[in-house]
Amino acid sequence: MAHDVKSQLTALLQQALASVAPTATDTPIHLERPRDPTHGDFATNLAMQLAKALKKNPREIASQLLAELPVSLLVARAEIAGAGFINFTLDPRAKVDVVGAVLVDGGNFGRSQLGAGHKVQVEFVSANPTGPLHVGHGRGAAYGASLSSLLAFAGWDVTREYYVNDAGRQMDILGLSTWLRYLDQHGVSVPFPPNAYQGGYVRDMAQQMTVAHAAKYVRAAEAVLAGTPGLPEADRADDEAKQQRELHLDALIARAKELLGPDWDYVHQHALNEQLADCRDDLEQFGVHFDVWFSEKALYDTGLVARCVVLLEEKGHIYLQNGAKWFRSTAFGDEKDRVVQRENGLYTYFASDIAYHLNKFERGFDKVINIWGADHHGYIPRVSGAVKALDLDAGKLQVALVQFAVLYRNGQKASMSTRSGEFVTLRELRGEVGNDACRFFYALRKSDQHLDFDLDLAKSQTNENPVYYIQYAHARICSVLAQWGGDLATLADADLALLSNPRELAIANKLAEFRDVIENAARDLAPHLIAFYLKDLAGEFHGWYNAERMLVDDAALRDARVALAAAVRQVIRNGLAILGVSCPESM
RNA sequence: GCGCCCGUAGCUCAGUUGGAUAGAGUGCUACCCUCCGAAGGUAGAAGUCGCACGUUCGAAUCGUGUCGGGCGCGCCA
Repeated sequence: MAHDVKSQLTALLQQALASVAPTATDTPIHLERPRDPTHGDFATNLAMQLAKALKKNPREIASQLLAELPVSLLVARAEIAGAGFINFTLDPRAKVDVVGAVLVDGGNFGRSQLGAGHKVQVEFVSANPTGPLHVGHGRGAAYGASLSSLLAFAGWDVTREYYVNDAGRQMDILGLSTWLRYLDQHGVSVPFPPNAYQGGYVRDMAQQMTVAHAAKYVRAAEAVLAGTPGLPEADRADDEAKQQRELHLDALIARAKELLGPDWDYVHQHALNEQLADCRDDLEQFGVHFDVWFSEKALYDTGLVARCVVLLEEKGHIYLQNGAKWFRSTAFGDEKDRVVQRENGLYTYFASDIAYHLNKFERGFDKVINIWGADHHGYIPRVSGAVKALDLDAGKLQVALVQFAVLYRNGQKASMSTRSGEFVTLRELRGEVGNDACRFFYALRKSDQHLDFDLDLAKSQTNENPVYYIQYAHARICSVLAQWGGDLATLADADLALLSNPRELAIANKLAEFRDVIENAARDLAPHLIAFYLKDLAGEFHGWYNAERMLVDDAALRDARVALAAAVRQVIRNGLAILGVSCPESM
């Protein structure tokens, strides 16, 4: 473990601590990398933390710690600075050792055992399959996929899951919308409700129905409209008109089910299958893969939803009011109680979500991460409340909120309403800016931060686009290695001690930091840290590249520098792989 | 009205679980290829970390209040 400098330093400090402050040996030892290089390679505030317990001046404690610090070849210099920091300057030899470690570990460099093989489920996207994914879903997809890769790299056993809302009213509306377009294509004129799905893809699905089954599902307009309340004037936006539109829509759905009978299932299923396939295809192309596509409908079919409500009843968390069954979520921190079964006997979405979470826990995950749009934050207390009510460990449940991505085109906000059909789809976005820039742009923001996605900027192939900066470093290194022409395996024998100028040592430090970045990012569910790290690393490399020549005549020095470059390339690859961004060898 | 998130350089954003003189990109200014890829580099200007108290050796970070922005408060999903 000669390469793990940080833990060795920690061990040294532990020994010093034991003799200086035997009563406070449990003081956490915090080593940080100072941003100011004159402060050395590592610094600890241990002395300051001990000041209170020992009732002594921090600088005095620091000097005692230094006196008791075991001698080590790693440390070139250890000194007291500022209010009581202990700054460590590493022996250059110890710094550059990491280069060898990177080359030996390859794609595994930076891999951590933080997760210790524990099972974690990451559920993300989970968009209603009622239309194409838009740029907001794209962000959740990019975040979830990067986070999953990150957790896997940090030692977790990750299951990536998409929850398919195939059981609700929205799916009925989609089926109805498709059917109405189909009728229209067969000359049956039923006014298309403004609150049905307007997108062109609905007409496409209707067309497919005709191709496959001709006029099999045609019914008369009078029959379709029989008993429906009708639509209010199109320009009315008052509550009454809105309500009437909803009632009309529900009545049409009821008519459709009645008139089509078993054929309704076909229409419904056809629309679902098409949208889900489209969604899956879109995500696959985006480099976002799922291990499980979990059906909400299955929760009903297997009786788990009903079982869940019974379970809550048995535990005394359900009461009846106005004919509906209410879950007493206020007993678990929610601001009001919630209905799980309506007066009409139908379960609410919340009920199936409780069942879904019960199912998640029954599958034995050590951690369950839900990635939700930030607009769902008010939903957290009731879900975690339900988890607690079922006597499950709510501490295993973690909800990561993703703020909206607002797309700007020509400096103007682009609309994202699915119903109106004016949204910008993820597919369009990918087509315009490319998958790499798309994934990276999404990853470049903390997930809970609003994201202004500047389409024009992401599209620009020139210089402003940060993803190219990193890929360019990678391509440059590939080019150098090609010109060097040697066998990469021989680099392990390079005399790394020849790497001695400040830029080279700084890069070595940066490479060593990758492990910390992985662990911190995994702990905070923050893959964006990797994007920022890679930008820094690429920056240091570019600076070095411009200042020094790698392919020099001195073979030993040349090999050492090529080894460093190869190590940088490896870490860029490992990092970009987590972010789902490709590493072209030339661009 | 109540709850959650966010206010850091002109703009877009980081900030290593409370550390040292607050950073990067972009934009602006001035430079650097006869040389491994200029999609690059070097240097400069740019800040009351929204505001006010408080906690302590020490606050952009923690607490309270306040102003500003976003989102959520259904027998919808």
